Amino acid sequence: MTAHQKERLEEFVKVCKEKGLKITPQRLAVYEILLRRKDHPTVEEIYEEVKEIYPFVSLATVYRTVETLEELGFIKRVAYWGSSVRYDANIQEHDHLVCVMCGAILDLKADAGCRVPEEVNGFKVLSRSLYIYGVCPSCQKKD
Amino acid sequence: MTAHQKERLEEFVKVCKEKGLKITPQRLAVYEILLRRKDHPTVEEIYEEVKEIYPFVSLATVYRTVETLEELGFIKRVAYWGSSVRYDANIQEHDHLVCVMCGAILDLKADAGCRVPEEVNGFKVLSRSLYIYGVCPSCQKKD
DNA sequence: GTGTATGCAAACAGTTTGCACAGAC
DNA sequence: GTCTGTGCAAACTGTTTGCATACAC
Repeated sequence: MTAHQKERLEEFVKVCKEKGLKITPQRLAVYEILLRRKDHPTVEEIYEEVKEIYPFVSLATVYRTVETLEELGFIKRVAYWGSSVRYDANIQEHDHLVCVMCGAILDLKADAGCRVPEEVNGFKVLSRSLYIYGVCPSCQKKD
Repeated sequence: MTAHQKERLEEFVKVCKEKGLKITPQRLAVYEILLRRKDHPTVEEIYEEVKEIYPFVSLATVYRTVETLEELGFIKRVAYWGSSVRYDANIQEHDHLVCVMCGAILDLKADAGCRVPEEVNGFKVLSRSLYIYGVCPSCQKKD
């Protein structure tokens, strides 16, 4: 676990205490898994991983935990076009670069791809989700 | 119905004939509704509208029809973070402006929100999907 | 000890599927 | 007449909820 991850986990514990939420092993496990994973797991996938440590954990608990984490702003729901919701502990605004050949997904620093104005068509912009689809350097060589 | 919509509908009829698919009133109705609507209705919403014309239509038929339309490339599935899938008959590349309060979705001409370079991090860019989340003018007033 | 979080099972919503019949060809 | 498309209901999947118990405080 990196220093940054440890820091985030401690911040989570702090916020829970402030809000009167209990620090349960399940909550810590869910957040730790999300911090460690570089992909964007579904609730089911998180559940499977928590189960390795706490075999009696319930799927409902994982759902409730990610909801709590999202409300506290520690994780973000990822807009995906699959059927189930996915979560990401990287709460910095960032874009995604997807290789259509090999499926690799790279996180992009926000504004590396493009910049969105603060207001568009009278809408007050809160966030954005940008997926750029293309061919990565190594797949370009394969052609 | 605009000339463009009529043209698209005729194209659909033509492609169906080529593929040996039957031209049923339900199919025409679903595509016509999607062509006319400027938002991105859920299957349920399309179903409600078809029912006004064909009261005995089944929800399953609407699901099957949008699947067919998508396979033929006449409509696109819209990535959304609500619980149900939405469809769009505008198959040109374009961005989306989503109101997080009321769920309204506006189409944005591609590059109205932002411009993506032809190459990012060595990736050859093919297409992109941009969703801008914010609060629409009328919801801003409601606060 | 108190009260929130958990585990379980049942409920729910959106979507898909199997099957007999209807209707486009 | 043939064979695909439809309508109905039942099945399925992802998610939420109610309730009794467990456990963090």
